[in-house]
Amino acid sequence: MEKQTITIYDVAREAKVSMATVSRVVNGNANVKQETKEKVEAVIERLGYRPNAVARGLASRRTTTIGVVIPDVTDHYFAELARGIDDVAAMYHYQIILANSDESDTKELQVLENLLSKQVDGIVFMGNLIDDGIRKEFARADVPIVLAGSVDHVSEQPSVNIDYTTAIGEATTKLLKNGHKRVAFVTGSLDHGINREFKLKGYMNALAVAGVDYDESLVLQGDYDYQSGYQIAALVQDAKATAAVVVNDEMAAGLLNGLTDAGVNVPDDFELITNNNSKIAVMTRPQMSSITQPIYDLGAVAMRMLTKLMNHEELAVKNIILPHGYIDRDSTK
Amino acid sequence: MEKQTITIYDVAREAKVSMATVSRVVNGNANVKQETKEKVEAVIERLGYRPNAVARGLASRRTTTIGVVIPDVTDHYFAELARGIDDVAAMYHYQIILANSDESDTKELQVLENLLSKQVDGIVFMGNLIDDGIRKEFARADVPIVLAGSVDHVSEQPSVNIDYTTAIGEATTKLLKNGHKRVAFVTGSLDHGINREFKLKGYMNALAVAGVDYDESLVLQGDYDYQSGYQIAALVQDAKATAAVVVNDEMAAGLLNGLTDAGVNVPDDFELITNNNSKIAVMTRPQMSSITQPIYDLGAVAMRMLTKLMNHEELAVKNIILPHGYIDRDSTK
DNA sequence: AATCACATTGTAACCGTTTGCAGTTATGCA
DNA sequence: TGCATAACTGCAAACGGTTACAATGTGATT
Repeated sequence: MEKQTITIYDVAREAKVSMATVSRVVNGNANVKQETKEKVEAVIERLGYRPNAVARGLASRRTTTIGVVIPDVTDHYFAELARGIDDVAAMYHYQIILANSDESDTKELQVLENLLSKQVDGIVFMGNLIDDGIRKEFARADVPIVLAGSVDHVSEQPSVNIDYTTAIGEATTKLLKNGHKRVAFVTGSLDHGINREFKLKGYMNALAVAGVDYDESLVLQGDYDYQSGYQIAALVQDAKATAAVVVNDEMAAGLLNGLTDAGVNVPDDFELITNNNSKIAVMTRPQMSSITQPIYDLGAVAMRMLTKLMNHEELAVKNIILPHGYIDRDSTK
Repeated sequence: MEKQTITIYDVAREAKVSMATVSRVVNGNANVKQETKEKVEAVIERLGYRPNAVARGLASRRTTTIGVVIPDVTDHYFAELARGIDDVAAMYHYQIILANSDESDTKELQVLENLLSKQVDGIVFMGNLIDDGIRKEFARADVPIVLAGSVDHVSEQPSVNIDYTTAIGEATTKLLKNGHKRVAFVTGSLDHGINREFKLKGYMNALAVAGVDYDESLVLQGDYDYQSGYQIAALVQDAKATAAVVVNDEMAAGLLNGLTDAGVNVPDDFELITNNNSKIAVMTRPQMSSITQPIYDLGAVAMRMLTKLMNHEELAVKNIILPHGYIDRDSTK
């Protein structure tokens, strides 16, 4: 037995007004007599009327839905970002369509296509790699798109990030100052622009400033997870590194444990700084020193920015850089 | 300069066919001559036509969107569940609207209301607490709803879970068999049905079987996060417990580190078993023994179940129980 | 009492598809 | 060749709202 869906017509009939008036009441339009308003509201309550957002979206051309493309919800960094996005979205009465992209070009494209066809009012895009296919889709989109925790030095999408280059540079410098000659840089794939164009640069800058030669064998690429970090422990030793800056907490935890299991004492024999200061950083023993990022805020600010864009407001700054910091724990001396 | 949205009319005109035919082509309807089909597809390609999912949703009354209510994306357990859901949803060409509920009644209700008004084709609900308000909304919904990793012994919503009672019971028994007289049960709020009605029961059953008296002071409630676990370390010692079953990896990690920091050696002085076997379980030192749950699968199966329901297929089993296991690591002897 | 501005309400044209039904054309078979 | 049947295709009515614009009602003003 299908439930009878009750529409704005039903309400209008019962309340003896036109559907236009009901629509006004539902949308909080001021031009309705108080008395009428109450009458309509009573009927709405009695009938249990619930506006159909799809019809509304078609008629008004706004869906109060925004699309969020995320590499993987299961990655704590992005989950936290997503949380920031969702919270301010909710605050502005937007709902979120969440789509995992797995950093795969084809999936990203497909996902964007889907979102756009769903007529989302805007998109927050997270991804380490932005290629021409994506850029083309961005250009084709008729809604605003902002990048969160993701950079593209080519296109000029609005974005919210921290200064990755400086952050990594500072961490590297700290290690260098501690006397290390061979500090490794443990990163995700260098195919990802954010790693190659920003983080690696920071690492190299720091080396240059310290007058240390860049040695490619000290740059180790993993794929952001614990396991790959654990495996890199061996590589790091092969490379005779005595310290490392790691771009991601999970990999850092893996590296730390891998080293420890191999009998290397952190921080006495090896110092390590991680990048995200997620809760993982305090779960390991020793706890990990870390660059601190306002991850949640990155998402929140990105979403706030998107609301402005959707509202056709001018942006004071198009590419926002949030401040980062550093917290000293027990993986450094 | 607003971009011109191009509609099915435009395609129809260009291809010199009716919009009905275009619609058929787009939807893969078989009753279209191959030649016509190709002609239309060429025009679609040329014009860059992209069907408007909102209009489609209104006309067809199906949105190919499903709602997912999640306590918190940032909680790895639920994130993993969500990933399972999203993957099979994508497989069946559904998109997901993700809504964080924070386990708050009001937010949950509001979120359900939103989803329903968006005309989602179905809902996967995750939450530790299901009260009458929620149940009423469930009943009022005209789309299928399935519970994932969430139980309600009152209503009879379709659901996918593991046998929490048995799982916790087994873990408790293992500890009891190891000679412990005072094993603590570290849980989330007992206001949450899943804890009180299922997990606690398992703990109590195991005690009963072993002939050990139930001591309320050994039941410690936290709020699922690392910090609360860390604090519980002191309480556990106050209660003179020598072992613990913990319902959540983050709390377990907190407890473990709290204990270690207090000079208690795990597993020699204290044994501990956690519940989710998430990646956190292997990040701690010692690594944690854990009940194993097919978390991803819980989500995947729930979503698969939902597709059947949305398809009006009969369910062989309404309340699915997936198998759990146990993995021995270094927090037990 | 006539007039005017403003507050309120109603009318009806979309929004972009899907889909039942009817019409048209092609095909198979006696 | 004639006709039933199948394969295509088009027409037009929904789907459930929003929103210009028109219409009406109201009290104030002169």
